[in-house]
Amino acid sequence: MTLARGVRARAGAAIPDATVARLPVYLRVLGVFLERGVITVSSEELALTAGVTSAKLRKDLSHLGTYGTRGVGYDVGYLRFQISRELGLTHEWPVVVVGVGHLGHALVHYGGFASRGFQIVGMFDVDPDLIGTTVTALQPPRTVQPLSELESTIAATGAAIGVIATPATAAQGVCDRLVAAGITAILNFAPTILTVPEGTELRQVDLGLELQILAFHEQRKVAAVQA
Amino acid sequence: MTLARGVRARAGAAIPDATVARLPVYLRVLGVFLERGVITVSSEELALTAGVTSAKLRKDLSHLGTYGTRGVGYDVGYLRFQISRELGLTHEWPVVVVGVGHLGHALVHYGGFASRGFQIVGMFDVDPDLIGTTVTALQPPRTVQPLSELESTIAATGAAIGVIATPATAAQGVCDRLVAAGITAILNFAPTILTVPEGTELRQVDLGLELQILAFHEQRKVAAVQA
DNA sequence: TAGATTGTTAATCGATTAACAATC
DNA sequence: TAGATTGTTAATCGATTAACAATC
Repeated sequence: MTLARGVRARAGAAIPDATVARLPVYLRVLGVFLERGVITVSSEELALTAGVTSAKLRKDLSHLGTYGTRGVGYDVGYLRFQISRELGLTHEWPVVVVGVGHLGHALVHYGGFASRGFQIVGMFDVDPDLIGTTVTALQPPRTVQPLSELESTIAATGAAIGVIATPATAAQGVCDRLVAAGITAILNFAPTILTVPEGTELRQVDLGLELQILAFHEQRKVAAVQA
Repeated sequence: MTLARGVRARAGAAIPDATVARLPVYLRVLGVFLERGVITVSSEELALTAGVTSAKLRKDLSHLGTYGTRGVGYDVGYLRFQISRELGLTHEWPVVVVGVGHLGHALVHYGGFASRGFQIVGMFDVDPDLIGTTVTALQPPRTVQPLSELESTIAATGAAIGVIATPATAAQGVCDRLVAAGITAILNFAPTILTVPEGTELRQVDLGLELQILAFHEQRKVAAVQA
């Protein structure tokens, strides 16, 4: 379940895959400390909350640079920024949403995208009753476009992420068009398995499947999957 | 990003964590072959589609048992069943949904849960207008219950998975109650970060975050995240 | 039998861990 | 300075890989 290969630190040395995979966990935990107003944390505290050993945490952070202070610990805000930057999270990502039925409508109104740094730059449907309607809850407000404008909007906005909230039967066709248009990440809410062209390296994550596996194998653990 | 530790094969030997993490990928790929009517696959074909080397695939499968036939390959349906069984996916999982507003309503109507082996055994809300309403789209139909009945329903149904689709402000309180009631996996749609009691081992996955990381680090790859 | 492909072996590679020197 | 905690070292552990004997 490799997130990245050959990610390069500023110094030029590659960051191990295993380390990159843990960085989002550290980021999340640092966010909690920040909310609580904590200024400084030791590797011991941070590791305990993140569920790793302090040795592993220090080793991981040492690949990014030397951001700690011996005898003191790490500055929560500063470390959080450095990890964010390493992961490429310091800027917003334009997103297109295909399918504005019940689920799609609820998703764009829910605020979960905006609060995570996603900006919805296009919404598409084939239903004439939906096309032309405006979602004023978005900043800025967006109007549902006909699906035929999908490619041109992706090209114009540079959207990198696509959300599929269509019926199952339409999902694969939409997926093909998103891939062809240059989308690099797809969040699929349609209850179907998508395939992408051969040669496209694909990281398939089935959230439902993962939940079941977690519930089965980690009976006493909790998986809080933020969707 | 370990899914399981010390998972035991029938023979009694532990299956390596790295192998368990790849089993869902093989499962997904086998599903695609099955849909296409393919009877037998070689490790080479399967590995190519799954994005691993054939040596790694054979090594992984050897931990589960000897399910292949030398000179022939693997029976798609049989191997798929064996992996499913290993992952604990051969039976249904009871799910409770907390929050039946726009998003919760859309989720229970969408069919994505049922098609993945989740059975919704309880829906909860605090809104008097929603309590008592019945969702006939479910099999069997379910009636929205007051939140006060959350614990008793979890105990009665043995629900292991909870879905949070409440406003952000209510999510943490619901999370606490789910954990206390013995829920082992939480799918959180509220746009907030949840924390669980110290000592609870927690696997945090932020789907939004993962999408951003994928889009940033794997510019030419597609991540079809099935939500 | 001959060709094909698995399951396993052994060597290589990378990740984890504990201990501690460096240093705030 | 004395106490605390980082960043790094070196040894251990586990995962990956390529080659091939086993066998359908």
